[in-house]
Amino acid sequence: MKSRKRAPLSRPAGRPRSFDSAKALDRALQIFWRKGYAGASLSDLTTAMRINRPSLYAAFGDKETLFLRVLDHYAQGPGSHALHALDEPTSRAVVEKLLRGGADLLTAPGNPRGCLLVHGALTCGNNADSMRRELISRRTASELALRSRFTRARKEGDLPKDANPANLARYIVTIIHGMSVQAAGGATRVELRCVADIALQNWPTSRVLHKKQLGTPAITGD
Amino acid sequence: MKSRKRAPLSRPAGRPRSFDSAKALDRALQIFWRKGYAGASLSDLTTAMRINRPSLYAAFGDKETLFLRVLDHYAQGPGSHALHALDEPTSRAVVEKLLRGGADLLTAPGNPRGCLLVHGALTCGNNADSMRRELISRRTASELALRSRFTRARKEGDLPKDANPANLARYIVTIIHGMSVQAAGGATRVELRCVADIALQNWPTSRVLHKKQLGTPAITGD
DNA sequence: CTAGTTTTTTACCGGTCGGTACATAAAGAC
DNA sequence: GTCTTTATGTACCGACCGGTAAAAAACTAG
Repeated sequence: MKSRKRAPLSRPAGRPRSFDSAKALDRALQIFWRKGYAGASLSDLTTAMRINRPSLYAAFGDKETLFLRVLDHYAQGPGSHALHALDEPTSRAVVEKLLRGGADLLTAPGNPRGCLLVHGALTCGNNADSMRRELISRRTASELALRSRFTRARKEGDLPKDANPANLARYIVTIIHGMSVQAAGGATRVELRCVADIALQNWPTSRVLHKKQLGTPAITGD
Repeated sequence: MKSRKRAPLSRPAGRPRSFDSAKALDRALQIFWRKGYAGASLSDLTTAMRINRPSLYAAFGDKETLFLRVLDHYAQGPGSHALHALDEPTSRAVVEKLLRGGADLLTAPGNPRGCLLVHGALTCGNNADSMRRELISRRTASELALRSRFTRARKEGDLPKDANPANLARYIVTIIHGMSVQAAGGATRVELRCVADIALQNWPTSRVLHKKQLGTPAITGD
């Protein structure tokens, strides 16, 4: 056992908790990330979290509630690059950070391959419908945030006036979701970066013209 | 009961089968497509196939074997556009048929949303590892077929000499997989077609130049 | 010390999973 | 008719699922 910390201030009374709930959440994230919502059994979770089953229920509620907390944990941790990407000054920089950061996240050495939001609950399980809808809702929210970022970019002259923010945002998130599937299928980081590069190669620009476009085919895959 | 067909030639002896195995396979496909491999329980399958459990095992083997047969059924039925796409004369026509046909398939009114090969077994279930690898293998095979089609196109002068067939193929299948995720999330057919159009808008060409590229941003999302 | 509070531990619940044993039904062979 | 062969229907198996009851343990308050 570990050495007990002395409580510096009034402790809440009752038997003290024997585990760090933040670390337990981290471990739960790893399991859900690797196995999905339905694929992660309570035994998988409690084993990884080094917690007994009733302790899990007392601390985090049922499996659904735990998964929701894990989703927040994921958004603020591994998935945080998506939030920061929106702060980039130009739409191209936003997309660049999204795609490259995505390629890196989806193939990060210590993490499961793929995106928790994509693989968490696709078609598995009859009882996972509410969680599937939750994931869809979060993915849609990301797409809408990106769309409004592109709308702003068009207003600022960063995107051409005839650009369609909704379609562009959907195009980008489609590529990211596809990269997640590719990563889960074993694609390497450099392979995903190549895909990102192709998508970036012809990102619309309203002011500067790429000279390459004059006489060279649009994308070559290099 | 149905009217018994008269056997025109020697029947194999024994009690005749009371169901059409092709129809049963169709119904099994619907269930696997909608719920995935792990998500489709034997009760789901037997109910949909209108077959008792032992009949299923006698006719198709266990759940894994049934799923493999369903995969073949899928490839030759709903997914057959992918095969025919490779026969198109130009790489652009191949991609066009792949993306537009994919958008149509993934949002076909009578079918489950998404692609069986993508959603069949992503992260669900601890025992579905072998099926997951099977699906990954089939997806990889498709990507390789597309890559060699692009290699041929480059050899024929249909693609520029500096085009990279491997990266282009990976880019296209990434978009298709992403469209599958989008479809499962509720994207409509026109939305997916917009994504396909964006990807098509700048497909490399070695001979003809798009005049639009001279003074217009590469992609606008329209 | 005792009383009260909260967490841990063990053991268990009903339900569902994939898979099967067994008896019966329906056909051909004779 | 009887024998053989194959398919069907019922009823069941052990394993695992998510979730919980109940008792023991560890702490504070007095």
